[in-house]
Amino acid sequence: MTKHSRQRECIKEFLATRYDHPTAEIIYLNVKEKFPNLSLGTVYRNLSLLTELGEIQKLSTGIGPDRFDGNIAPHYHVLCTKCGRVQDLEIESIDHIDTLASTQFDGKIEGHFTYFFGKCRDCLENKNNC
Amino acid sequence: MTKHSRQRECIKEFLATRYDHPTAEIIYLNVKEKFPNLSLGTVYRNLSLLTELGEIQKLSTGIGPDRFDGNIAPHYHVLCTKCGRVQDLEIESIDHIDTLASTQFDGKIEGHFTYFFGKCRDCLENKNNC
DNA sequence: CTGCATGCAAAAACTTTGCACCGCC
DNA sequence: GGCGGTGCAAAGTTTTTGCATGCAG
Repeated sequence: MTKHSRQRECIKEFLATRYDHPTAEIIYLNVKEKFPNLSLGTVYRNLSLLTELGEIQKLSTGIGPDRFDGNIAPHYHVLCTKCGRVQDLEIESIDHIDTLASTQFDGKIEGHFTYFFGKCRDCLENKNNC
Repeated sequence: MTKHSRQRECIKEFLATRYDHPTAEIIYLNVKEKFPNLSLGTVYRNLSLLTELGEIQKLSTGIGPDRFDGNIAPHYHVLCTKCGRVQDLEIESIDHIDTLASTQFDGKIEGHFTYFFGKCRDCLENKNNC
């Protein structure tokens, strides 16, 4: 089906090293260092493919462009409403809310996506480094 | 601060009558019937303002354009992954997840947004009317 | 009158796509 | 060599914005 591609491999590797959920643009700029001819279209195509394959996760926060997460283990995210940063959050499973939703929905609930929002430590302390 | 505007009033009234979470485009087309000179820019500006004022709610699902909800009472939404419909869901409060998140986050959690996804009744039954 | 709101159109922001060529299998 | 992947550029989609004019307070 899908062939091996050095660009795709590199995108995946890059994401594995980042914990700040970069945008397509940022991924493009970074992977371009190894593949100077890389095009943004290729980045989008591969991010889309990898997301479908479940090898990475797409985060649509509704604020700015989509972000991507190389970590597909179950975890949540917190958006800082001041600086826009997206941070990982490890909490115990809240999948019971799907069961709760199922009882009130006439159809089939398959899952949920949840983003917490608030202020990150740096913004609370008025550091401008975020 | 903000002046009264007939267009804004009409947008708000229109949203109050709809339970299908229309997009800016759909709102535009409908309100245009009463204000033939209405422009899409005005719709976007007012939707943005009303959202800031907390008089309506913006839904960013990450699939297609943003949608808007005139109902600001606490409730949740279910996205049908087949037809794209967004339906209301009344469940008991799950705000306890904010407390849970707070214990693991170095910063301040102010809230969350959660979208459930699955298949709506019509899609499960293969009706094409959605 | 003064200034926010509007209409219009252009532009910005983000993402997808067509096509010719390239390189994996 | 056939077919999927890439680079490039154009186009698509959604949203924002500049500016002259209009209307509310």
